[in-house]
Amino acid sequence: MRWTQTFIPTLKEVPADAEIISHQLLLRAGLVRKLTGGLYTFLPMGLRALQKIENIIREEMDRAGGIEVLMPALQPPDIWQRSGRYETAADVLYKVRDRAKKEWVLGPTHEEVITTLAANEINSYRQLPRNFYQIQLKFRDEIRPRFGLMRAKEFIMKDAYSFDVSDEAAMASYQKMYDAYTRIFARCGLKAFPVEADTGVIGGKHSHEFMVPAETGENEVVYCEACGYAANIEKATSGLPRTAAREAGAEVEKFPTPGVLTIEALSRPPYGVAANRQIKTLVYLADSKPMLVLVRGDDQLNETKLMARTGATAIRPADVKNADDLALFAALGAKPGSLGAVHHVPADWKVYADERLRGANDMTTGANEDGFHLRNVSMERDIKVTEWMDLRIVGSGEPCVKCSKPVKIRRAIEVGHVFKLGTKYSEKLGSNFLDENGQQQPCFMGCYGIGVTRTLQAIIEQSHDKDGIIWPAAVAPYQVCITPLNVATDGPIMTLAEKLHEGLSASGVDVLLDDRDDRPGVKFKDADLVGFPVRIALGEKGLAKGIVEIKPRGGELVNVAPEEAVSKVMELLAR
RNA sequence: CGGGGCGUAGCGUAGCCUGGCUAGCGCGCUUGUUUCGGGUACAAGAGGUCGCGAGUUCGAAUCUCGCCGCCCCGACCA
Repeated sequence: MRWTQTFIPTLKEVPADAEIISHQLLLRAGLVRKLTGGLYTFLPMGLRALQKIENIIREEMDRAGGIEVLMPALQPPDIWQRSGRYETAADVLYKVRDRAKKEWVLGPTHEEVITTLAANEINSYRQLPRNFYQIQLKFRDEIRPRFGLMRAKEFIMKDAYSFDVSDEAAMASYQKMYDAYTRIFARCGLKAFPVEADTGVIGGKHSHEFMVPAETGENEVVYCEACGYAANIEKATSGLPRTAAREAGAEVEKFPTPGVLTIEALSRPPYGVAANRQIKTLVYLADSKPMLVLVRGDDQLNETKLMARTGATAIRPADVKNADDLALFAALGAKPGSLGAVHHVPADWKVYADERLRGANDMTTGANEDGFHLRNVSMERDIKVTEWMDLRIVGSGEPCVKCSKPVKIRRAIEVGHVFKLGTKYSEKLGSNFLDENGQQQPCFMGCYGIGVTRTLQAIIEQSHDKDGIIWPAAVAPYQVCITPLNVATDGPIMTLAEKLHEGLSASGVDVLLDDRDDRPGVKFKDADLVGFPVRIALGEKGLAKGIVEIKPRGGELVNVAPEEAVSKVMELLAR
């Protein structure tokens, strides 16, 4: 391909609406252009890189036994009603109406469609296991699209769905995908690692996310360098001991604390109650039902854990600024800052307490009376805890839950997610099979996603320098850019450039020939910006000495004779 | 949706507070000359409903109100 025959609108300056480096480079290198927030047009360089990623995914999915299909993006709402997600996923569902005013949804994912297919087509254990996948556009009504392709209203996803005869067989399917994902990201030149994950609205129990470490990532990952434990902070636990029990004895005692509304205020003189000797009492609404949530004063509540452990589909903290919630605080008898779980807890409220508080005594907490707190509180003796559960956010440096060495926390971009789904969807949508004994059983399912467009941007986020993108060869839009410094069509330079183009193409290399009649500086800058793995510069001086220059992006320049150029490039690309 | 910021030529921006223009600059673009190994130099040009709509005023890019769009932080997630 010739530069002048394709379309690579590079930008010298950083677009004002791009904040993170990968977003800036997507625009500057001419890979994409924004139509509006969260919607992008892929230009040739972006499209080619995208297709390379897609093909790697196809090869590895096929290798792992996947069967490629293509499902409709436009879907009937009734299958979403049947799965129950018409309500639970309502926030992200785009809904459209046809001319008869009938409603349709634009698929944010395809569990409902594939399970409907399986319900109709898979009837026997002899047809299992099966793993269907597709690479397709997804639509999600994102609360806030951002960072270019990272979070868009419309994005390309590879989604796969496995069907098995048993939980054990499903585990094997899961493992196959886990391994395939590891290979896919490695082949894309991405350093991605699996972490234990929460399952969210998709449901299911067993789940890993594939994370690319990056400061700009939207996730936090807890990891242990010693033993390899890694988990999304939403899911992570640590090996911290429970709060030490002290000499038991004294009765609960109320004492005045005028104006004291925070853990911090109570820890200062004249009270001097250490935060780790306080009980933090939070009022939450889970699917509109009020509850009390107790964590230690120096801990933070992990809302994702609360949601997962309580099985709620929506939770939120009660808020004094919300008129509807005032009755909740009135029921307790106090406002935030003086809340507690010892007295005046309505009988129908559940009280969930963090494990770290189990057995704690000699604690201080709000008295449910404004301006008063209680001391000498014993969790077991004085509070009626409905259920103990792990509810706290893990902090950096806490002992690893597996090996007790201190854990670290870092930010990361989620590029893939694998789930074991169990029979949730198969039961609701009737995906059953007859087993060897002629008994009808629901299929055991798994689902597996890769954000393809996001992966593209994650590669850039992870692989760039001050001059531009540094493409891993496997996903570069073109692997080689030939840069003749004189483009006179009948000159020796252009003649050689054409010859090299031909030779490399014949060897199966994707080559771009920069035939623009521009100054060398312009062409070099653009080649660096777009990030081709190898650049071949052809100039008069070099040619006179019988050499062409081969420069790996970000590497050392080497001079070779023109006839050796093709083999040298092949050698560099093979690395 | 809550909080913050922004909207002036294809891109990046000055001017706005303290109304008074023919709206300025850099990049890019066009033409010519020049240069020719890391975004050449010179000259001449083209290109603007100052986001949209009302209002205040003799006069609005500038002040007021409403709307729209974009970016950032939070809730959502591949």
